[in-house]
Amino acid sequence: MPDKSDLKKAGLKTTVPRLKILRLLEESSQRHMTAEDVYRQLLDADEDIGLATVYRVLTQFEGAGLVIRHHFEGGSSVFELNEGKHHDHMVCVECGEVFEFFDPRIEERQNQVAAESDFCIDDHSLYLYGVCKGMKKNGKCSKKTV
Amino acid sequence: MPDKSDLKKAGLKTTVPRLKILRLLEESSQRHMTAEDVYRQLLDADEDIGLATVYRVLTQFEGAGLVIRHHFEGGSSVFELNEGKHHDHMVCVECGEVFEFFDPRIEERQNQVAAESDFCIDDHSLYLYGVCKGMKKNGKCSKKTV
DNA sequence: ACTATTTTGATTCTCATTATGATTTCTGGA
DNA sequence: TCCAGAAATCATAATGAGAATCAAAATAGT
Repeated sequence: MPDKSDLKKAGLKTTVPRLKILRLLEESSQRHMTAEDVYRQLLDADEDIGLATVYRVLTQFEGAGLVIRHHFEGGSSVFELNEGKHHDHMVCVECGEVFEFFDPRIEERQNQVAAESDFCIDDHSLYLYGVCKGMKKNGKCSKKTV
Repeated sequence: MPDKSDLKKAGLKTTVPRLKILRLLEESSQRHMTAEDVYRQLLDADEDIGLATVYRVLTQFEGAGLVIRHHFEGGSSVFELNEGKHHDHMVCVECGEVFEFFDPRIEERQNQVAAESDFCIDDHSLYLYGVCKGMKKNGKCSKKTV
């Protein structure tokens, strides 16, 4: 149930398309969506919002910190609501499902590694690609880990 | 100095374009190159190889395990020779330079995290984006780490 | 409600990459 | 060596995600 104040806080004026898109992001059963996904779900809900607007608004939301954009392997960008808790992702290459995780030791090592090279991190992305529990035929992991 | 045997081993027939591209990848001062980069460097060397061929061959090389393709934020794919030693990357958003690193503890934690979710990793990507030593104005890291 | 400003939506455009179809190059056997 | 068939290449066209354009519509402050 997003309202005007969420957009205001983000420094964006309140408009119908922005509210609809924000609401969709909050209420959809899918947490990770492409612009195309968002557009289709709006169409399904009989909202009359153009694809160009979806792209534009998602990009504005990203700039305002309302959503986070990810580039998973091989496809289009996906967006998720930014709930302030950083996390990384496992992507199932069989079913497309996305799982979130957070590991403080990984984060810590990243900072360490960067510090050792005098590299100043402003962002990072970590994606694990593989087969999720539900998609495993025999319950066993046959593939070698990198 | 790549020769026929490298292509043969990879299950690819020996052709002039494939040899030229492989040689370029080995000899170029740039280790991480886009298809466009490869194409331009071939042009500069007066090689008559089409852009489509460059894309096709790089994709074949990837399939054969000769090169690794990366998708850094915001741009085109970059390719690097696969020398068998897995590593991750730091990308300087100021100068574009790419630094490689390997941290066994990060790798270990990735496997651990995946195992905890019964997730079977076949691949992963970790990119750190930020400002490299050489590009830092005051020598200090002002930005907050994620 | 009135007006200046911003946003929208249809379309067009760009750019990376892939597909196509014709032509050229290899390859292996006669 | 010559030839047929296969495979690879080239130029070009097609695709698809995403950004830019611009007239029309919606918004915020008076």
